[in-house]
Amino acid sequence: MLSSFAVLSSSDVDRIRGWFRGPALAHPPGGPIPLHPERKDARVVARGWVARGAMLEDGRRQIVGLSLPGDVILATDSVDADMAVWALTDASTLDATLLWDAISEGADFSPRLLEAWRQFRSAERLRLARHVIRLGRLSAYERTAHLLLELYERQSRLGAVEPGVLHLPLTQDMLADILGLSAVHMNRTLQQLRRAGLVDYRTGRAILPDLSGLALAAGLSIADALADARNFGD
Amino acid sequence: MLSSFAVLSSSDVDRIRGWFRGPALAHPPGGPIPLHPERKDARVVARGWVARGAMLEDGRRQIVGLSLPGDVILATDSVDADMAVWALTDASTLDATLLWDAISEGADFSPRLLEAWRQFRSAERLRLARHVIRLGRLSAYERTAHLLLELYERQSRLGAVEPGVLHLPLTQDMLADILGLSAVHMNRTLQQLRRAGLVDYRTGRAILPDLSGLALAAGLSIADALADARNFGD
DNA sequence: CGCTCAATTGAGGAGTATCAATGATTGTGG
DNA sequence: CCACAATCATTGATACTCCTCAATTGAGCG
Repeated sequence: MLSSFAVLSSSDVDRIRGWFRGPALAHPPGGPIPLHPERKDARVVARGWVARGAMLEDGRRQIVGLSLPGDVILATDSVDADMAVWALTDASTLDATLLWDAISEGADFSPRLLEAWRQFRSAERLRLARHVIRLGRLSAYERTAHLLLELYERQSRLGAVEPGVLHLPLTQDMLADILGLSAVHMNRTLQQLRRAGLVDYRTGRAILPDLSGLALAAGLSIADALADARNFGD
Repeated sequence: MLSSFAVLSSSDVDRIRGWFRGPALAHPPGGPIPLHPERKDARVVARGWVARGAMLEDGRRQIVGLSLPGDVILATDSVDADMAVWALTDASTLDATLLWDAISEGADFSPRLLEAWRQFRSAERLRLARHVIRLGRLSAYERTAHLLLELYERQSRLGAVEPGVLHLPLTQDMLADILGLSAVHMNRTLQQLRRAGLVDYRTGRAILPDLSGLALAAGLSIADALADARNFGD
């Protein structure tokens, strides 16, 4: 959500709202989010979780990133033939082409708004980089801990959540498709984390009773673990 | 290189040059590229290959992306504690903070220049997404083919190269750190590709005698293979 | 000619995938 | 209210990909 990246005036917030046009489209789980690259389409997630990623011909699936309510998805970010955007849960989206137009033209944009947009994009880019590191060099156990921490931090930033409670409306299948694992191994890894007292997973939510233990399990340096712990308090 | 993304007037090109300030810094292989996030630093690669990535405490290394001559690196892209930027080959860079400033303020920018910058950033983002897919769902064999094709396509876009010849100043160690493999397995995978008649690797360069075969090995759909083959002719 | 660095090879093991089956839960129509 | 289907989670067994360790070869290079 843009407003989480900069202090925006209420007129800024109004302006943002003005860029989102109905009608809201409803997307069932698994349903595609229509985005036409040639038209420089953009949509904002109003409700539910949305995946950006690829579906290979042989059935392999890889989720590249998640878009949560308030996040804007640009068509140009998924230009590739085998790249797609689809709903993971029941979701709805609004047209945000006007926002993208406004940014393209640079006009009609308060400095703060521009800064918020840049930070949103920058945060997405950083998450992509972290995702690469997870998939390239972390074990299944580390990957899972790392992802859960990232999601928890992301939700904390958006608003107050119960400490240690992560809203996680994803099946183990979906988690596997994020982390590049088989569903079976995803399941076993979650069990390992549960036995270690770090994660209690159920469809819909996960409880993280020991954040610093989880950070340790994620293979992060101690410095990072502390920094993360600090962020969680935000 | 920005000029590869849009038709720019010579005055545009001059303006770009004006944003790059000496002195050029020389970086030995492995040497860090200094970027200070708090100062909104930016540098442009003048010579050599540069890696963006992470070096974990236990020695594991993951390269998230490559920056080639002409590419601009923003400090804000590597804000993370465990994220770093370093030279892979002998390299040199120039300060590009002025470019970043100009973009931030939006002023002094011709529409074409802005478009070129956006496309550069968009291409980087797309490569990141592809990298995630490679690491998450492709086998070592597929990954390697996929990466070599991407590098070949990237170089073709920059300028005429001998057909089928890829300039590749990376050791197998470095390739392994890009693809999330051990150096030993990297070696064996390259041998597999050689035996299949798809890649002839030597330090400094690789020969790709059969691009469509390579595309097939990369696990791409036929449609993609054809599209890629077309692009190579650019 | 001995360095050093990169590439290569072999052997054994850890991590993860695949296949197949079984529970558990939830929603649905009879 | 029950039978049924559908989805998700779980388990066991086995195979394979890839890693690790250790050693060797080959290629510059002072």
